[in-house]
Amino acid sequence: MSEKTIGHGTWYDKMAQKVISRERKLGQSLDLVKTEMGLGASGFPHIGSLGDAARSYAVTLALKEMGFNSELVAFCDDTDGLRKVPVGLPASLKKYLGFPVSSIPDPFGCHESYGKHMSSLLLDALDKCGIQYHYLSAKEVYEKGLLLDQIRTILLNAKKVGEIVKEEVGQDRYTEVLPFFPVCSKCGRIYTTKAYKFEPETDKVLYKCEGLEIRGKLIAGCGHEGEADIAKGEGKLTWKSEFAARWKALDIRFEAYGKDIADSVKINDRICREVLCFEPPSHAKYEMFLDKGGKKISKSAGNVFTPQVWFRYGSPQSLLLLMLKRFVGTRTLDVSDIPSYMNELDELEDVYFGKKQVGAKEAVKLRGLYEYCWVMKTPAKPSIHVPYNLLAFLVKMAPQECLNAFLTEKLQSYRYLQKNQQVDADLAKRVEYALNWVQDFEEIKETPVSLTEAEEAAVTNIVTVLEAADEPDEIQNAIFNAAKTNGLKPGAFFKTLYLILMGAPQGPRLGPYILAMGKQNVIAALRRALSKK
RNA sequence: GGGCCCGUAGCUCAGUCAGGCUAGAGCAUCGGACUUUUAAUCCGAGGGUCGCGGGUUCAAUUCCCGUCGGGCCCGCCA
Repeated sequence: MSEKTIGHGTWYDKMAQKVISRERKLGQSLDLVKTEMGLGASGFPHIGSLGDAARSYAVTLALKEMGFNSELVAFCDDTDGLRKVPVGLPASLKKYLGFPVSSIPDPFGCHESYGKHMSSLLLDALDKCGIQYHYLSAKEVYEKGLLLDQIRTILLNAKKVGEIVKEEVGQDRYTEVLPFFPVCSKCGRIYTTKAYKFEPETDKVLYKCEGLEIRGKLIAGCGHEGEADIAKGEGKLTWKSEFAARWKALDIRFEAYGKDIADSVKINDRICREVLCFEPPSHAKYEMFLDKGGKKISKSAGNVFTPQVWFRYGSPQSLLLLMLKRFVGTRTLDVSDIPSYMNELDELEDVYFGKKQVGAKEAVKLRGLYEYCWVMKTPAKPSIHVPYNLLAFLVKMAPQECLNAFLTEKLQSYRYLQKNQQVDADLAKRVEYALNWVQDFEEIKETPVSLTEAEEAAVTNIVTVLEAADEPDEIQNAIFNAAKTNGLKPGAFFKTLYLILMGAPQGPRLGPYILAMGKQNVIAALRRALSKK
């Protein structure tokens, strides 16, 4: 019955409240409530990776809005090994299969390692979205020994860990092998090593580099037997225990996760509780993003939809809208959805600024969503809203030479801009998106138009008139006259002209457009159409 | 073997923080207006057993159980 709005009325506010009441019940300190996300570093970051960040950060924001101190930890998995050479990268990387990504040179040559390069792509996207985070590199964390206590505890209780894994997912590997991957000191690979003994007195793990089969492919080991110092970053915990160590060591209270690692989280929760004696963070599970064909969007499949691709056609806020709009449910996703998210964001903005009226309850929700899309830094005044399709259409039709003048004039006449109002920075950005869109997806096709005899005669008439005319109205009238004198319906004839001139069945008012386009160009185009017969 | 998501108008989907008036939007379709015509715009119309069956409730598209159909994830690594 109670209609009290929590925070900004979104899912994130509710989650934040849940986190807090759980922490209170557990009697934990609320001085700093940390959330965490994993920062993949083994391949090109896809859209889904940003979803993880956006949602966790939204919870952090919600916590802050509730008056708590909170931060998002971005934990970079740069000690993970390279399992597969991603599509689009040179096959020469094959020799690094099994190497920690932080020890592989950057194939692009601009970062200190392969891992840095990949993770920086995602960090760049986070920055564009205004998502703030506390960056931690796994490599550094291990080298500094920040997880040392937890690693020790886990290795000393490896038997128990192995049992938990077996109970939860039926995998019995870890009843024999320690849940730790040393980096082979001879060949430099991780994952190929089998850790069989822990010596607590020296913090050393004894291993043999045997090789490991991943996705049907064997990454060969070198056979070396050695020992790794767990205090010096000479290896890492497997994921079926690393989360737990991180949560405790870094004091994490909330972590969202994709359903693909659901089992891993389940196991880690138990390890955290039963082995490390630390209550694991609150969780929220989200679904994967699928492409329109229903396939998981992943780097290895080659259908990479990266944040960078999104930013080519849409704003960071529109991407956050996609991420935050709905938490549950599988999302199918395609580049072609970007315009609708851009438009939807404009609608939210209208609601936020009271330009569009909706029900009170609805308004609260939509305003809240808008605020989160702007990571609480909402603009002071609304932007100029031009529907994406219209902009795309206009930039497609616009003569290259005078794009801005053409756009400004059209937008003024459509009343999107006031008289004398010019295109501002935000609108210019929208134009850029639309231009990219049109360039990439709507190339103007030069479809040959076959003309009837009457149409030919009319086109010829127009060419004649054009030679002399230089007033928009004069040209506009000439087209009508040409149609009428040749017994054509003006509507149909206009359509023909649009097809000839721009390959679309409709377009802007022709009189002014022909002048803007350059009379001679138009005459040439018309003559080409005539000669195509 | 274990788990999850989806199923609402011809199409794409909202409607799931939190059950509540005649279930909405966009597009598409049809009709009308403006008749020199521009992506049109404006007005209006039609169209839905909310997959199916049960249950909880004063009240279910919404919550619970079952079921059918479509799809995904995990079961090696992460």
